[in-house]
Amino acid sequence: MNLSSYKDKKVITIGVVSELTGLSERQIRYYEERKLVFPERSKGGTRKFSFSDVERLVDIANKMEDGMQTFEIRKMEQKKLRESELRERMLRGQLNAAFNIRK
Amino acid sequence: MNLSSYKDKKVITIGVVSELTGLSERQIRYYEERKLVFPERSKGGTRKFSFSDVERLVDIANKMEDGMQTFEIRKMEQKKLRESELRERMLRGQLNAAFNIRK
DNA sequence: CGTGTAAGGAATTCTGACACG
DNA sequence: CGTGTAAGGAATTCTGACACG
Repeated sequence: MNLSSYKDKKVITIGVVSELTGLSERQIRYYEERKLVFPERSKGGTRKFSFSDVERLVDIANKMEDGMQTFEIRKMEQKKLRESELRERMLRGQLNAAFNIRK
Repeated sequence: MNLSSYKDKKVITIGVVSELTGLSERQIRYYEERKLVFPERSKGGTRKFSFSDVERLVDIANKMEDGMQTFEIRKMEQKKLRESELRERMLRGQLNAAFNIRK
C-alpha cells in the first residue's frame, strides 16, 4: 500500500546493510551501541534494519568522515528533533489562534 | 532517492519473507522452483527477496487458495506481460504515426 | 501437485574481549 | 574513541529426499 511503509519496515540483516552502506558490521553494531540506529530483533536475536536505517547510516558515515564523534551526531539528531517539534507546536498554536479565538 | 528502488531491491531473507507473507519457507522455495519468483542470492547462497517479491507472493498465495495451480499462475503472469508489451508497441506505433508521418 | 518434515552441513549473526591508539 | 579481529556458540538457511496424496 503505502510506499513509506516499506522504507521503515525492519527487514534487512546486518550483512546486507553492510553491503548497502559500505560499513563494516563492527561499525554498524557500534553505532547501535552509541544509540544512533535502532534495529529490531528477530526472536533469535538477529538485527533487522529498515531502508531508513540504511540512509541514516550513510549519513552517519559521512559525518564520521568529517571528524564528528558519535555523541555529537547523536546530539545533532536530537536537536533536529526538538526543532521540528517546536515548529509543529508553533504551527498548531497559530492554527488554534486563527480558528479558535473564542471557544 | 527513488522510492521504487527500495521496492525492487533484493534484501530480505526467506525467514522474514515467511513472516511477512504468512507462507512457509517450503512454500516460498517451491514457488521459486516453479518460476513464480526470482530471488537473488548472496555469495553464500542465501536467498534475497524484494518487497515486490513479497507482494507477488501474497498474490500467488491468494491464487493458490482459489485452487489455481502454479503453472496456471505462471502462464497468467506471462500473459499479462505480453499484453502490456503489446499495448506499449501499439502506443509507440501511434506516436510514430502522429509525429513521423514523413521522415 | 503442493507441502510437511527430519538430516546434515554451510553461511550468517551474536556477544564479550583483547588490541591499538 | 572507533574499529579490527579471533573465539565459541547459536540462529538461519540450504539442498536433496522421503512421505502423503
